[in-house]
Amino acid sequence: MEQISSILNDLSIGKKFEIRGWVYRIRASGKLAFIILRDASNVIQCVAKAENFNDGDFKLVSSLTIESSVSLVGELRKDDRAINGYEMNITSFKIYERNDNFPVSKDISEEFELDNRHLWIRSREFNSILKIRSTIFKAFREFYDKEGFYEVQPPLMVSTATEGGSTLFNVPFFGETAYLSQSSQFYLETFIFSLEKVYTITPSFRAEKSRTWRHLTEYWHAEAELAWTDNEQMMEIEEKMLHYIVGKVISENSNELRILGRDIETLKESLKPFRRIPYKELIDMSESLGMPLKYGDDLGADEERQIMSNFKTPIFVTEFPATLKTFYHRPDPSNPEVILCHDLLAPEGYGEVVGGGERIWDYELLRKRINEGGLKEEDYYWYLDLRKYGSVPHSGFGLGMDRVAMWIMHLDKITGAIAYPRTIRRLRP
RNA sequence: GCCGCUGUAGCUCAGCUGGUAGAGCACACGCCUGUUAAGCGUGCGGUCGUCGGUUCGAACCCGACCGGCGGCGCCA
Repeated sequence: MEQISSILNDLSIGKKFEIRGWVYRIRASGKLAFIILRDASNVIQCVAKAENFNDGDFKLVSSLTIESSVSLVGELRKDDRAINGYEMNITSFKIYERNDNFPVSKDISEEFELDNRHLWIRSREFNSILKIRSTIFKAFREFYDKEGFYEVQPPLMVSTATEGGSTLFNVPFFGETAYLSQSSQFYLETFIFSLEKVYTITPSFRAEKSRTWRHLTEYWHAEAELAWTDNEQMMEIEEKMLHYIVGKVISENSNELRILGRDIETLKESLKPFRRIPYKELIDMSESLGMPLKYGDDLGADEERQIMSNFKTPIFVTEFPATLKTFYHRPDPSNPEVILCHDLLAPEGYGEVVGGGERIWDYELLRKRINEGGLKEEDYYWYLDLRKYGSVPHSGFGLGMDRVAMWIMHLDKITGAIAYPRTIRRLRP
C-alpha cells in the first residue's frame, strides 16, 4: 500500500502499486474510465481499460461515484495528459463503499459549504488549509521548545474575567457559575514564578456578538509569558517566532500555498525585519497612509486595514496611550500617559494578530488600576499575590492562531482558516 | 447592539406588469478507447423558508416570524 505522493516520480515508472483513497473525479466512456483518486497526500489519474476486466467488473469500476472509497492496483506510467503527469493503469480494484450522491459538488454557496464542512474539508483546498495550519501549530511549539520555554496547561473553566467588560460564557458549575476562559494570561503569569519562560496554546472563548471577517467565538489562542523581560525584548522574541513560522510554512507547504493561490514572494516579505512605530508617530503618519487619525483614536478594523495596505511586512505599534489599554499594562515610568506595550499588525490589510507588553509588577499600582477599572480586588486576590511574593518585571503576549493562519494563507475571512468555526450564528457541524 | 442583503429541485440559479414550475450540475439508464469541471440522448427530482392577509387567482403584493450571508462596534 503506497501514498500517492510517494509514487509520483520517475523511479516508480513501470512498477505495480496498490493505492487506496477516495474518488475525486471520474470520467467514463464506453471502453475507458478515468478515475482521479485522492488520498491525504495528493491526487493521481488512474485509467481502467475494458480489455483488462470482465464486463461486470468494468461496469462496476467505470460507474463509481464521487467520494466512493476504493483501493486500486495497477502499473504506473508517465503521461503528460494526466494531472500531475503520471497515470496508473488499473488491473484490479476493491470497492469499500460506493456513494449514491455526494452532496458537495462544483457549485456550492458559502452557506452550503459551512453547513457541510464535515464533507468540504476533503476538498483539495481545505486539505491544503489543514496542512498549513498543522505546520503553523507545529512551528510555534518547535520555536518555543528551542528557546527553552515550558508548555503549560492553564484551566479553561475560570471564575473571573481577564479583561473587564468582555462578555463571558457562563457554565453551570455545581451550584456556582463558571466562565469559559477568554485568555490564559493571568494563569501564565503565575507559572513564570516557577518556570520563568512559559507558553500555551488553548481555545479562548468570547461571547461578544461579533459579526466580522476576523472574529471567532472560539479561537485558538497562543500565549507566552516571560520573567525578567521588557517590552523591547518581548518584541524581539515575537519577531523571531513569526519569522520561524512563516519560514517553516514556505519551506514545507509551497505546494499547498500554490493550490490556495497564495503569492509566495509577497509572503517572503514577512521574513524581513518588522518596523517598530510608536502610536504617536503612527498618528503623525496617518494622513500620508490614507487614514487621518488624531491622538487618542483607537485603531479599528477600517483603520488597521487601510494602514496595513501600505505595508508588506508586519509592524509593531508601540506606546499606546493608557486610555486605550486595559488595567494590567505597565505604564512607562518616565511618562505614565503611555503604556509599555505593542500590537503586531499583519500586512496586506490583515491588521492585529498579536497584543502584548509589560505587566504591572508593583503591588500598589496594580491595586490602584483594579479599583480604577471598577473591578473587585477579592476576585483578583491570586493575581495580586504574585506582586506580593517575589514580584519581578515580566512581559507576555497573546496571538490569534486563526488570524495568523488567515494572513499566511491570504484568506478573505477567518471562518476559512479553521475547520469548524464557531461564530454567533454557527454551532454546527 | 447597530446597518444592509437573502431564502424556488440534493447543489447553483432563472422565473417579466399576479394566470397554476424552468435550466445547468449531481444521480440513474443508454452511446462513445484519451478524458481534464469530458460530450450527446433519456429519466428521476419541488407543501417556491413558515404562518397569516389582499385577490377570482400569489413563487411574485402586504405583515409577522424563522434561517442564512455581508459590514461596523468590541478584540486576538
